[in-house]
Amino acid sequence: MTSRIGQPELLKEINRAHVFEILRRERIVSRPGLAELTGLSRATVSLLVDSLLQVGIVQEAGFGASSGGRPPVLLEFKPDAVHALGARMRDYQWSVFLTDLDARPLDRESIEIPGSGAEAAADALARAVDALLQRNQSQRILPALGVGSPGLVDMRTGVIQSATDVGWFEVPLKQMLESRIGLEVYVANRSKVGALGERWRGAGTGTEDLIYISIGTGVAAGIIHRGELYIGSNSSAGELGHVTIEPHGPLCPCGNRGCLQQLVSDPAIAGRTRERLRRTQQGPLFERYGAQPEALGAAAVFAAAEEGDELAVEVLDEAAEHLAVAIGNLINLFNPEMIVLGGQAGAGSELFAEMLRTKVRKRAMAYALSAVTITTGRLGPDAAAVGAAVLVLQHAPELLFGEQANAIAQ
Amino acid sequence: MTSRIGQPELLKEINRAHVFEILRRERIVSRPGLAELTGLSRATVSLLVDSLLQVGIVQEAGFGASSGGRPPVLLEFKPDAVHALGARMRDYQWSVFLTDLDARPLDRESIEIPGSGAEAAADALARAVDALLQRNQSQRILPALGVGSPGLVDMRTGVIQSATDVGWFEVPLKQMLESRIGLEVYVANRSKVGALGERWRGAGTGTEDLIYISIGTGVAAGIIHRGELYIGSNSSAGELGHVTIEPHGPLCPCGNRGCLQQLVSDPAIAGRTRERLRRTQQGPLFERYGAQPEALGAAAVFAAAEEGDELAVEVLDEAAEHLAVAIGNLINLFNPEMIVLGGQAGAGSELFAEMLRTKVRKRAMAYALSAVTITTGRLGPDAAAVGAAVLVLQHAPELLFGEQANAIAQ
DNA sequence: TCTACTTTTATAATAACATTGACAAAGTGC
DNA sequence: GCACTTTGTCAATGTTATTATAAAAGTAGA
Repeated sequence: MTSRIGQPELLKEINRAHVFEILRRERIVSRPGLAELTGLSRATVSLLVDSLLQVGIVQEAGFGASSGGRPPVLLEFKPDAVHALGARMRDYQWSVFLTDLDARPLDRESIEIPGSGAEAAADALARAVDALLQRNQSQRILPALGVGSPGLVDMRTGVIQSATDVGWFEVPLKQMLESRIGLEVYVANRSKVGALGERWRGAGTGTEDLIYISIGTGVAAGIIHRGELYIGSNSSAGELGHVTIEPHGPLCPCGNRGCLQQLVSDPAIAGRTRERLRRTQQGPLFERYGAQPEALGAAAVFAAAEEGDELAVEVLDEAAEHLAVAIGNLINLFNPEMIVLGGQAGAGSELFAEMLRTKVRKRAMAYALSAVTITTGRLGPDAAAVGAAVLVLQHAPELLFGEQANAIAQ
Repeated sequence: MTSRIGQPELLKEINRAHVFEILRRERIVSRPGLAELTGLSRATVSLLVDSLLQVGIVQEAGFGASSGGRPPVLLEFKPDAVHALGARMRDYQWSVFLTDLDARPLDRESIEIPGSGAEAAADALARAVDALLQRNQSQRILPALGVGSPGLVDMRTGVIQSATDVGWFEVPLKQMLESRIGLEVYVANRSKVGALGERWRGAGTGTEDLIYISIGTGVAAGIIHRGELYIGSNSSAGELGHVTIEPHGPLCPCGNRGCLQQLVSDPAIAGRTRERLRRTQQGPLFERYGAQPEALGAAAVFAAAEEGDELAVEVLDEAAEHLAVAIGNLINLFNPEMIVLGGQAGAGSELFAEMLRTKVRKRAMAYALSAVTITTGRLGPDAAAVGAAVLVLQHAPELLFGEQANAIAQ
């Protein structure tokens, strides 16, 4: 027989990962505290903690308060001991982040992608990763790269089935990247990793069931259930953009009518505003963009609404009406703890969020509604890159203690 | 320290459950076959199989073909060795099923619930379970009862938050039943367990991601993801009935407009048909129900449509149009392998299912659509009771080999 | 200050499990 | 009939988690 991975060792891996997670959550715990939280014996905890001490992700840090006996040695989580890499693609540009074990960004590198070919994109990303690694040679970095890509991604194989924005079809991105940089690569859709980002470092820290809604060129959702990404049978769950909101609404390129994306994406909001400006021919927005309406983007509409512009508020109110239907449906169907609004324009607009909260109250059932918080994202455009790093961090224990425990730079 | 459950024992439980599942799926396997499928060594498999042989859920059954060496002893799964109990409530009536390890119903007992009180319902169920146990004293029965209840059920506590149909609020059904019958009780919403039923013994055998849609007084969905029920943060996921389909549609008692339930439930379909009959005053349905329209139910409409009645077909077509929107949304959001149509009326109607397939094609995205099959349920009204038994069967290994391994009747 | 009591930490001994290796049993194929 | 292969089981081994034990390091009260 070949050397099979023993199951007792696997159990140790599981327990070590458990201890690791608790330490990351609690920041400072004593050994007996860990024993209580894990259900393991104090002796076992000591053993597991020893291995974490060796790697440096935990340090002894003074003593805790005595409750009538020997005071416990406190263990402190050191997020800076090991780092992770995450990359996100948008607008023909890669952003690569180096983060600590809390997914906090420490360094970043951006690079333009020349042309729209997948080969060029892979080449560019490899260069950006190299640059980042060069700059951070002194750090210990997990030997893997998380990638948030546009389009439908088969997460098992790392193949991008289709990304119409950039014209990619059947692109084996994982393979292409792994052959270029000597790292394991995890690929996922950028809205899905955006959800991970907001859960780890953004608005959703501490929640287990969360839906991240990213509004941009299109609309997409990243769904987290019990702390893990909801993938679906085909890796295509969360296609919120083509959910039907108005069964007899405007035609969508996808063939359906009344898709959410036709009603509340950035282009839809900008388009609706331009249309109204053509009719009214007045107001602050008209004065600024009347001459060159193509320059008007959704961000300008959100900004104007925040400043009280009536027309902008009306447009957003209409969009919120549609989006509230979609969010209400999400709440009824998924029963999440939290809805996080992401994307470029919508993420910062508390006005828009408040509109949604009001309107969703009519659309969702009371019991499910009572469990949910609707909030704006805290990471903005960084959510996807941070979340891509999370794809790596989720595998941190294996990457640190597995066979291939040879970090890139020592 | 008190006697804590050791983790090595837990590992054995996990492996035994794994072997158990493979045997149930494969029906006949050899020990080396199991070793291959589990990744365990032959010696370990032998050990685990021994315990299964002792309980009788596996039997040696002749020899397999030799591939150039000693022929393997074949192990056959014996679903009849141990039985499970599942109950479902509908129309103030309990149906209790006794099933084998494949969730196949072997015996059943029904009982009317006098009045609408929860106490009376618990009493009645306890009597029905007793009767069933009396009749099957010779069988070995898992010491637990699965229950499919109406309303919103908190699955962690077994408390029914609200069941408006029967006027229950905050009913601790699990507790009430456990104190009456000496069995562990698992409670879930009946649509959720319906999904389990169709997955284990119905249309969805072999699938891992399935959505069961039950149409009756209301509309509800049971969602299965990776073989397990999708619960949500509040146990209230899958409230399909109050998903918004027509944002400006008819008002629903829940306060929202255009809820699916107002458009395609049994009462909605029957009501729409009556309305049309009042206008047209002709046709086969009018001849039969024109005098007493209250007698017309949804089942009659489905039956008439199957026989080609034009008016009935039109009504169903309209309902299918609405339901297709909801199903399309489910496919885009959950990306399931299969959609199973349940409920009293719709389950048997291939005509209705075909309408849906056609209409959904316009509503869902191609990639997710390519992964999904839309089909009618195979268990009909039995789905919920069978699925309730599945709640127990999912815990079969613990119940059989845990501390409390004292089956009711030996 | 001293003593009794607690709690923590480390270490050795023990128990449970999975795996390895060896070997007999039971075939195939030349 | 012989070489070879596969299967099933047993004893030996290695890994892990737990228990028991003892020393360390504090608190609290007399």
